[in-house]
Amino acid sequence: MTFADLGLSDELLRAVETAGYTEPTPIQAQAIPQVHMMKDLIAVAQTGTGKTASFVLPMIDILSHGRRRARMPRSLILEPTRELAMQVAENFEKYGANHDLKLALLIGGVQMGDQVRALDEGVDVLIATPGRLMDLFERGKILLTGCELLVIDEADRMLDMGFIPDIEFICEKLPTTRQTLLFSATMPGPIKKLADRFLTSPKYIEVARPATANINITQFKVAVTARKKQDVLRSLLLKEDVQTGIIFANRKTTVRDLNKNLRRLGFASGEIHGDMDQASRMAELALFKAGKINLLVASDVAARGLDIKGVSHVFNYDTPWHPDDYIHRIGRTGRAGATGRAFTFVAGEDAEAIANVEKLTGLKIPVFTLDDAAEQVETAPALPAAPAEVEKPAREDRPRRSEGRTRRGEQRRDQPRKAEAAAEERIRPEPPQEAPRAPAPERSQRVEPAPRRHYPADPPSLPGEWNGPVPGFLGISAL
DNA sequence: AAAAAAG
Repeated sequence: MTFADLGLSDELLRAVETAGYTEPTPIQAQAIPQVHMMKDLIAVAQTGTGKTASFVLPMIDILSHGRRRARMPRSLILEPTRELAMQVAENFEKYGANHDLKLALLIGGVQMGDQVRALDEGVDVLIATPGRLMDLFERGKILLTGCELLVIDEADRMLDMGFIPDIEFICEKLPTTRQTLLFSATMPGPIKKLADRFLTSPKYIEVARPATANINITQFKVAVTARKKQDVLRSLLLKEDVQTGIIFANRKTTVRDLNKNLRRLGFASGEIHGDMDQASRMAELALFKAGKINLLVASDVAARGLDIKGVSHVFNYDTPWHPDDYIHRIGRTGRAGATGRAFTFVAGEDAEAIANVEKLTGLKIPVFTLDDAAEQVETAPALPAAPAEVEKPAREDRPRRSEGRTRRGEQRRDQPRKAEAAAEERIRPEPPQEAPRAPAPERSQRVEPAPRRHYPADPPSLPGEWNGPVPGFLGISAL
């Protein structure tokens, strides 16, 4: 199976090839022909499965016929967060390189002027978060009567965020003879109802949850007390030789405080959460993608869908309350065939949350103890997929420091070095008496076989194969 | 419980 088998145009195939992809993922293979035939579609799939390209590619072909008109966008894609909307826009630009298509990105937190001007000139595709779309609609800047293709992405997340009334409102403004695509990771009742009401005899496709089955991610849990979290994190960051890591916390205040402390300790870290203005959100993300900072402290705004190449580690500074968020968070690493390591801090009150995570993933997460930090790294539990007797986790899988990467590597090492000395002195073995014992390390077992995804090895972002100066973090594709 | 989204 190749992209050429899916009925895509030659221009599009060229763009796909330029991007370095040859083989469609399962969802692409199923969805693209259906969308191409202008049929409705319900796809149960998450980001990381190649979902975005499964609608962006055929949409480009569909939109290549016809003309745009002022204030009457020809298609609309709804996204739950601003960053996801930006990412879809980048995909459109990448794959639409050989087409004359205009898009407008309608998200909050930025000036409306450019968005209004783009609408006035006419666009083929509108990529929007609901709030700003509604705002502009109410100001009379958009007519949706010419919009014949609607994509509702991450529908279940939209539901969580209370966007369903807005989506219903928008659906009613679109012509009834239109094509509607609905993507959702799960299918709770209200989403089924939404689909019944606004889709016409849709094809239903479902692909496996990716992160639960992603054997590229080595997972650990770490027993901590609330007041030792910072020390444990600092120690782990140094011992793990973290190249690029995202640290998730449950609260925005925690994100802020933690980033401040990491910076004070000399780490090259940044932060992203919803209380920051959009310019700062974008700036921090850009710094991270460019490798100017190698740690990003984040709220769940960054948990889903964000595709940042080369993230070697994910730390859950807090166990997420909702098990789905665990899957999303750790899915920021181990992407595109690379390996990744995910550590989840479990304090006493997180017992139930982590149990729910293990139930959901069907995986007993091995315990990683830091009683003797120096030793523990060497005797950490094995890869979840391997028998428990294996001595070393797959550290060899991770990139070796090569001369080529020193430019950035050195920058990063210098700063934490001070912290390292301090850490050696102060953090030393933490007698675990008051630390809650996490459940005993059990033989980890995988419950379902991991379906292999097909990723091109072409872009120079796979750790271990890269010898040049700084790995590019700019690739955004969710193919 | 928190976070996300309009200003």
